[in-house]
Amino acid sequence: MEIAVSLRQIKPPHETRTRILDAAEELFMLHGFEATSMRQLTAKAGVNLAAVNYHFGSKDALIEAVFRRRLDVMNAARIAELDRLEKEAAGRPLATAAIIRAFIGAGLRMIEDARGGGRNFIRLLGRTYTDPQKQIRSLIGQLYAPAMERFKGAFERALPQMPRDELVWRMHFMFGTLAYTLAATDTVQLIAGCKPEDRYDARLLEARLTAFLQAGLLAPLHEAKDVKKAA
Amino acid sequence: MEIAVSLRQIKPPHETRTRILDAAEELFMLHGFEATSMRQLTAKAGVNLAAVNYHFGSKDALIEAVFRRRLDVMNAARIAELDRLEKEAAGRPLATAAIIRAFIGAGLRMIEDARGGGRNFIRLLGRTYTDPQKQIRSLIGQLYAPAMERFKGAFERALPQMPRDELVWRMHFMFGTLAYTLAATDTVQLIAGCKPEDRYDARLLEARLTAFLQAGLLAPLHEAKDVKKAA
DNA sequence: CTACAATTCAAACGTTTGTTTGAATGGAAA
DNA sequence: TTTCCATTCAAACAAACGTTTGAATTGTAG
Repeated sequence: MEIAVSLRQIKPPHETRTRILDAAEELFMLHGFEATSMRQLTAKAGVNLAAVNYHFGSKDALIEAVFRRRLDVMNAARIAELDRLEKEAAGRPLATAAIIRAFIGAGLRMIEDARGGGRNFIRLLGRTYTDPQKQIRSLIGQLYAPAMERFKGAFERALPQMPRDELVWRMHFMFGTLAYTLAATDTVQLIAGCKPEDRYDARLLEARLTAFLQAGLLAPLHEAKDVKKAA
Repeated sequence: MEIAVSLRQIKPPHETRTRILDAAEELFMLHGFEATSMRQLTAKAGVNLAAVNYHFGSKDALIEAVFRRRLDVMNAARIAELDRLEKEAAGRPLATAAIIRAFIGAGLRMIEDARGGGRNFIRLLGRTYTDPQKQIRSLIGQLYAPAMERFKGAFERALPQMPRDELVWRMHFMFGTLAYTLAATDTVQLIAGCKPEDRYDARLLEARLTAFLQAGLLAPLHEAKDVKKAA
């Protein structure tokens, strides 16, 4: 691809679209949806102001396109990795750590991709899980649904003894940890003393995250006595 | 207070300010900062459009005031609880679960306060940790700093064998889990199958969160062999 | 070359934004 | 009552917003 596009531009199949998506990804990450104006977005992309409405229809449709572009392939990679693991296991239950790694690996690999814009996207994504706009949240939920169902099933098979509602909550906690960690890396650092060079070492981060999440997922069931009484 | 202010309003010391802060808290939670206009905000508060600029100076200053009003007392409560625990322990090291509960308790108690607006604030807060505006993030960080230092010290004393950088990361993970859980409750639910009635049972949620976080915090240290080689 | 459709462009559209202004209003002190 | 300061109010401000328009430009097929 890079070889072909040298000196002479042979064909820009969707160049304007791509430039807009890239610029949107970065500016949405930097300033948020509302605070990013079409004028600064199109200026950054080097396209005309009207190009967004021509190619995407509206600003909201552009936001949707930004997420669709990356999220589909990311979750497809997660599912593919899970498929691979289960094939390899040949019927035997998977290790929980392997399932966890299959889930968080896709995000960590993207955050290493600083040049391709993957890092921008991951940070944007982590923040958008709690976006005020219900429309955006439901889009994210919809794009995640297949992968979530798939991983829920995998965890259920790996942890048959765990109550279903407890598993759902622990998946929720795991998801939150991942989302916050990826979104807040290099943004807010509430706890001082973190060596900055560790920040983007995805390998080290993966090891740390996996250890934490696995322990949390496998935590002993909490005492439910007084809780049940209170409820 | 409620008894005195019946039938005849004796004195509204900062009524307008309070009404604005309450309306801002709710609308910022519902729609975000940018998407909340001064007109809908002042309309909801039942005050004149110019009142915000008169009492707070600007919209940004109002945002800051919204956080200062709640965050200071919340973190003071956290520190007070930790003081109480340490006094009670009389020199002996604290249980990690107790420290965790001292930290998450304040947030959980606020989310039970649906009438007083505490729930609105907690959700708003959880989202704002990853706010695009650097100015807002650094305000949050500044308001959190004293409590964070305090709890970091408590964890260090409780876990003297844990490497400092590992502890910092695990505190980061714990903080992320709490932030996401509180912010995303009743908003996005990526994992289906959660019984909605459990949503606001703060007792049950506290038990679940504590079990998960404690296990994560005390997780066995990850294998650092291949990681060190890669770095 | 001509003709056609896709795309780009500058300009303007009507709203809405946060903020400011100066007069009106209110309650407490002199 | 008169004075005074704090607050409230309706109105207007300039600036920026997302979107639309119709003409200019481009690349391609007949």
